[in-house]
Amino acid sequence: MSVDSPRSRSRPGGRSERIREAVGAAVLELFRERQFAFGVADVAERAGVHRATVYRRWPTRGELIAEGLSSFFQVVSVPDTGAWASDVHALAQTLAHFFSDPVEIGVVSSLAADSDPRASEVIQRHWQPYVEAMIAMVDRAKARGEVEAGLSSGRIVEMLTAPFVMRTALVRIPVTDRQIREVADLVIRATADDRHP
Amino acid sequence: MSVDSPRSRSRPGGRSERIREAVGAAVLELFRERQFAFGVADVAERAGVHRATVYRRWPTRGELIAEGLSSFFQVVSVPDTGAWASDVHALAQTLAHFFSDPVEIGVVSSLAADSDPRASEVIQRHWQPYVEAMIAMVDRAKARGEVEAGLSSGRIVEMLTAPFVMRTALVRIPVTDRQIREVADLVIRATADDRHP
DNA sequence: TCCTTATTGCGACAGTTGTTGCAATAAGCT
DNA sequence: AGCTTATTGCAACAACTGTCGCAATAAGGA
Repeated sequence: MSVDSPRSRSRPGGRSERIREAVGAAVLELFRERQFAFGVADVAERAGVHRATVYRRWPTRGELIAEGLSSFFQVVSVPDTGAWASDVHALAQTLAHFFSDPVEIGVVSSLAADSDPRASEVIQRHWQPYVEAMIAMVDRAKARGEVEAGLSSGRIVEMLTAPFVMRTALVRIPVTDRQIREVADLVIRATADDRHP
Repeated sequence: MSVDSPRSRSRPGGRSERIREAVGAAVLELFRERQFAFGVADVAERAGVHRATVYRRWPTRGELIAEGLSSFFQVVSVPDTGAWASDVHALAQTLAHFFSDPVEIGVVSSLAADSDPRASEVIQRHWQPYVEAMIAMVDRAKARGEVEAGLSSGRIVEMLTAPFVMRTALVRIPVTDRQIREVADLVIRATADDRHP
């Protein structure tokens, strides 16, 4: 062992990068086509890469899924209409579609059954930007006095998202437009600032 | 083929029944001990039965899990205090514990990742009695005029359960007592009948 | 261009999963 | 008790999964 850490030179050159992208794309394609009924072997074949390569670079299933997600950003335009009620209705609609996406369902389902505790971190990282944007939306409404300031923004966001996650990934009964409206209305009622009716 | 359906006599006698129970118990034990990191082979070994027997009698994973669940009923005393607010707070507490049970988490996670569409039916059947009792609780409050009658009881129940399911089975961050209270308070605010303040 | 070495492909391996044919067992009936 | 046959155990099987050593390849620098 030499003193100055001999730190092996990384080599993120052309081929490795090409493989990264091919594998990530393969994961996404498979989620779309087969929901979550596929294995590492399928990913390797689809990417035109040897199984061993996939296992070496993505030791856990979570890392492999995360790789797929890294090039997958749904356009989640968190609304900012200036009014809490219309924001919530628009967001509920958006969320219902977001969680109906085969990739999203596949990711959620796969990671839910992953015994590796780090699997849940993958989901959290993936959702983080969306969650932050939604919390910001709640906070804007608080600033406008439309939402009672003492309520937990995190809990409000959970109350709006969790029902859709549960329905699409677990119960697997499609949500109707009416139900989307009902959820939004309940959230609006829950958050209304009593002093500004 | 004879004309009068020769309908093979069923034979639910001693041994078959004993095996049924042993396998069901094994499934529950394994959910408790290893959450959801176990396979059919483990179940068979634990039950003292040959793998092939398990595969023959419970062709799908869903049926196997359902067998375990058949002898597993958590005591979910849906509250009936006579007041909506205290009912909701008590129920939220109960639900948080209910979904923290290793068996419940294991079942949810396992079935979420099952590609067999009938897997979701297993969960629905398992939860049905609890859901019905909770809906009845909401309806009692409606009858008392504490909850706006026009609101969907099903949606209210989802709003109360979904956050806990998502947290325990997916995000895997334990819920704090404070968060339980926050969820309950939001549900109460959401459902309050305007005409009876 | 040539050299060093990180990374990939290849093939082999043990372990696991789900299936099947056949013989042994025991349930249900007379 | 004895007979019939549904059900189980057993063993072998192909398919799949994850790992490893080694040779081939190509990235990054001289």
